Amino acid sequence: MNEKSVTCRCPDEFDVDLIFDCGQCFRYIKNDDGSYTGIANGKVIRVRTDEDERFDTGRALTVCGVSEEEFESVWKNYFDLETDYGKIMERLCERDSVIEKAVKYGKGIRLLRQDPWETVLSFIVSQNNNIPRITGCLNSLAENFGEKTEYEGMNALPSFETLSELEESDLSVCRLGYRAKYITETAKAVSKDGGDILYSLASPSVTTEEALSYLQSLSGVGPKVANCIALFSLNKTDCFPVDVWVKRVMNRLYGFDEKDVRGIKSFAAETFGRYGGIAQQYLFYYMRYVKGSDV
DNA sequence: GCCCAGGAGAAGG
DNA sequence: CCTTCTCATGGG
Repeated sequence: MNEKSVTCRCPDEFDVDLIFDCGQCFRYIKNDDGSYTGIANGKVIRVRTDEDERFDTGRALTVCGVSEEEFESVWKNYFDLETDYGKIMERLCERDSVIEKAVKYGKGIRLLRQDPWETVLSFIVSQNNNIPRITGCLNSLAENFGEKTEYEGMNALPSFETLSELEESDLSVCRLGYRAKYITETAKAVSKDGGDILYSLASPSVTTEEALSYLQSLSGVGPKVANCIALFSLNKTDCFPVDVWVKRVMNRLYGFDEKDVRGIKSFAAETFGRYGGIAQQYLFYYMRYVKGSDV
């Protein structure tokens, strides 16, 4: 990844370790120099932050593998650089001391605005699965059925068009288990209108309820996966995906019964409102990485 | 052998 | 509406 690269002001709230390791994406790997290489929007990129006094924050963000034009049209939005996370953190900290602690621990987390189809695929694979195997399955889907990039062994995830023409048994090489059927069925459903409905959901004029309703009509997409897709790729930041880790953290920190998903969701809606999904990321990270030591 | 992993779908109350 | 069982796969 030598030629093209773009460097810009890096916000205070931008930590590559937290962004790529808070569970929102699965296809980035950390390099020895602390940068991350990953595949998103069908492209291989490398992301790095450095001290740089040219910017008011004293730091620069560098994305390698993209041109200025691509950066402006795609990656600035992907990294959510127009959003002021400092302000969001302040708002969340005003709610209570519990979220305040999680927010301060997770400073630097930032929601990526990922591609809808890549996110659908990723989170269908994620269900009842663990992160190393999720990554393995996605990489296998990419290597067996995805578009090649300029880098060997780093294909993009397969399109819904490609997958819609395959059968469940064709995917057996990827070791997806029972999720193979979900993927071919969902690819066929999304392909029916060339993906128009799925991609239209990213519009701010589409409500969260409308987006979740369509997503849950897809095979293998239930409440949790739909909330992840809507949050991570459709900018529905009020979504509060409840998984085993969130149940755990809501039990430890707020005293909820882990079976009381409805109670957890309504509490999140009232307390965090439009920033529910961002609060969820702080809580998720806090629970997973602090665990017993301080929680 | 067991249990678990960022759950969903189907069946039976 | 709710609860419970099953669904591949691999690692601990």
